[in-house]
Amino acid sequence: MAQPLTAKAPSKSERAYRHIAQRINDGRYTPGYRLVLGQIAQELDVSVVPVREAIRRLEAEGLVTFEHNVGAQVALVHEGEYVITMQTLSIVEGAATAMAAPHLTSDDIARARAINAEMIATLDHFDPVRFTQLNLDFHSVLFEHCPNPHIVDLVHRGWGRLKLLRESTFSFVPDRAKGSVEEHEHLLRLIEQHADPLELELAARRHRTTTMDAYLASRHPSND
Amino acid sequence: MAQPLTAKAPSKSERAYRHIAQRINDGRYTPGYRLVLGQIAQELDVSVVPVREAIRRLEAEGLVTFEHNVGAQVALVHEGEYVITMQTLSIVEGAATAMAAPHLTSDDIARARAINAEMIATLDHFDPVRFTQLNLDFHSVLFEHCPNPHIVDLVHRGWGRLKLLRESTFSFVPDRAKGSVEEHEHLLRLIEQHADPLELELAARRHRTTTMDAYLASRHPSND
DNA sequence: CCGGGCTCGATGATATACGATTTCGTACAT
DNA sequence: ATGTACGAAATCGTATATCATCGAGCCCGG
Repeated sequence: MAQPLTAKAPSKSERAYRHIAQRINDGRYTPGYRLVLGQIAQELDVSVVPVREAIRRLEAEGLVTFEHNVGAQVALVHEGEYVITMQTLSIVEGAATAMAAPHLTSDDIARARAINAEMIATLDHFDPVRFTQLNLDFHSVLFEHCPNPHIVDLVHRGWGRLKLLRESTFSFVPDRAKGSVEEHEHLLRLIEQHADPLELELAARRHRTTTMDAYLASRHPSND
Repeated sequence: MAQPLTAKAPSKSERAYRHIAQRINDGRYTPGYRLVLGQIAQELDVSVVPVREAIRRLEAEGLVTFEHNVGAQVALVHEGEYVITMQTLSIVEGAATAMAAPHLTSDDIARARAINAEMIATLDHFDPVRFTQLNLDFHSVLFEHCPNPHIVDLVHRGWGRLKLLRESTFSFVPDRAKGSVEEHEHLLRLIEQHADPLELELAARRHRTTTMDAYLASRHPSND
């Protein structure tokens, strides 16, 4: 038998992938950061080939952009990108939430409610980063049980893109936090009373677009 | 200045990608076909490195599956996969269609109607493959103008997966064709009269799930 | 006669090497 | 002073080479 401890044999490309993805997530590689193959290869003590593959994978997921003969950089999320991503996420996450609802146990709902309670508790001394993390946790409980793995994957990708934003949305619109947690409770109620799936889907979708609109309004206070 | 005619300099990986993707689409590589790096590299007269990259790209798109240290093969679409893909497609294509509607010109609608007319014309001597192609053309007119490129991309991927099926859905349920073209006309009407986007979205979504249900019913004639 | 372990061939994974392309600095001319 | 052209350094793209791993068949023992 193979060594139980060293059992894992993650390929180099896999290691490279995790390495880069992690640094993008925790913000060490900020949007626009240039990913130089040789440099990363050295850091990991591997050759450029696995690194290259890892980067192409990240490209496919939309976390980095790539230009022929020029190289890769962490994807920039300008406002247009943000809107598009949120739009897409509202659709797929709405669908995922609705599809997952019948598979949620009362235990899951209790867990979600606990997370939401924690979010409420933080409203006093508001911490956008922590709030956003809890927000993801909350929604994860709701959509992870979606029986369609493609859709779950799409939701993950959407959230991954959003993580690129150094500042969470709630940094710009802290006032939105209160409405958000209320809508969370509303979603839970809908799930508990086995509401019409379409109603739940649209509620979840609206929940996201509302956050997006709040953000946009805060950036363009012009006319309304 | 560079040669204007030979201006294009598609990288080898790009060539490899197109090469493989094309063969998957036209059915020369059928699901389950093993994609051997060295073999394809020889065919294209390149080394294995670009081929490898191309295959990983196809993997990210879901056209091929890949196993570490074993290799790649064209993705198998068993029934479960088919259902999941159609479900996902119904959601994203529905959204794309609704979002694209306001951007359609009367010219676009005329073109779509012409395609649908052609579909109707083929109903007599029914050709499932041709019908499916026209079906894609029709829907392409409706969703390509969707302003959200992510969503358009998701729709493309969904259709790409479906193309893996050697037999089109309509091979199994030719009777569905008639209902399908009627629903097409219904969709066009909704667009023309600027119907509520949600109504259009749900109609487009239903259009697809109905086809899927017809397929499932034909395969499991058991209970209904 | 069957089953388990071992060896070998095929193939994938990674490293190294080299040529191609881009980018950026610098010097020169206007 | 500014713009342009040239050139060097950095980086990418791909080929070739080597190592690792998997799967299949063979050999041997029960």
